Amino acid sequence: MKGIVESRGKAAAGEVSEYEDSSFSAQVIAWQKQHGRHKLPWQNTRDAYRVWLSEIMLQQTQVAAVIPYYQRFLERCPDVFSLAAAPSEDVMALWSGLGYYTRARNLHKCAQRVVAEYGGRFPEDPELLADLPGIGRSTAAAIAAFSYGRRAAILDGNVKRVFARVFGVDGYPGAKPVEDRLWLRAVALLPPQDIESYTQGLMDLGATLCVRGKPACERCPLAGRCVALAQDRVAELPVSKPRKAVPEKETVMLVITHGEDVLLEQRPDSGIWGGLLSLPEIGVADAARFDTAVRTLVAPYGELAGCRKLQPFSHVFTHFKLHVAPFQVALSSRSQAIAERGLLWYPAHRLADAPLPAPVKKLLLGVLGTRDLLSVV
DNA sequence: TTCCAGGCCT
DNA sequence: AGGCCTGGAA
Repeated sequence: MKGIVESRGKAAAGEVSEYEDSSFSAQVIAWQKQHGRHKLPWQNTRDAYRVWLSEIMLQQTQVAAVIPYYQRFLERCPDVFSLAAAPSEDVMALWSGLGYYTRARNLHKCAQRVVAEYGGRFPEDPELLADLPGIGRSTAAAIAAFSYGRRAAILDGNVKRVFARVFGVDGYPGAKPVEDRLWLRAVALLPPQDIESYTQGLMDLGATLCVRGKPACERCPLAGRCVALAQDRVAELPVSKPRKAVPEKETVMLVITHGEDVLLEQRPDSGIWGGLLSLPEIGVADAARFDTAVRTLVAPYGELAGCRKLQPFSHVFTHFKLHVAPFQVALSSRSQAIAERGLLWYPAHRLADAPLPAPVKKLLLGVLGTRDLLSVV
């Protein structure tokens, strides 16, 4: 019973209380009015067409790069009707240089749908906006807020960064669960009015003060409540995208010896360790039937005298990690006909100068150092 | 020179 | 989850 009460109490303190935290939005709004950007070409208008056009251009593209494109675009296509009627080549030409050309194709399609389905007037409902091509949840909210004063939450990269720092949000903001929680915050923090200033304020904070590197915390209106700043974790938040787990592969390498010689294999020119000599390998699938695999491999080359497991090791490449399970196999006799498989007997005393991959050479020299290499196990 | 962020879509 | 494409950072 007590546990339930406590956990509910915790949740309320951590999340729900912010629903009533009007000071957050108030601080953002006050800062925006005094220090935010007010003179951008797409501001000071409620023309949904202009707002929409600017928001699409501003996806993945910085303000400075967008401005000349925005103005040129508006000269050629001053309204949604002219854009809808324009040839695609013209639209693409106007977009040329901005990148992410799917945006331009979606822009054109969207204009045509707004004309066909809404008589040329962008809908006010963020959910309807988000159904249009190229408009996701965040862009829909921005358009609805700036064009119609609708109380809708944005969550773009800038806002994620601000939230991650102010509230000390751990975890990569692009990850589903983290992003879901950020959306909850974004909605809960929405002010009752002044949605335009608030929305623009969040964008401007992220773009001008709460930037990725070297944020200007001394000028930030949220510094007094910023968890990252208080904990000196501004540089660590938001958590950067986790490197995709390096694929891992495993193999079994055989150190096959006879007398003073080791059996080496010429590797193909392409692929890992291309063109080098290395040890013969068998797949890990064969490890279950290890004895059989070894005998099958070795039989053509001589009599099996002994076998033992060596110290496993791993090697990290740029694109994967290789786990190697080496085994030593000693032969009491050997045949000569081995060249057809790219195999060759190599004198142990020349291994130090052999064209071997570093980890393989290390393995062989290590085994050699024990003097066990040359003895029958 | 390489690495990474960024909103939407498939 | 990965591709799109570029500018800015490392």
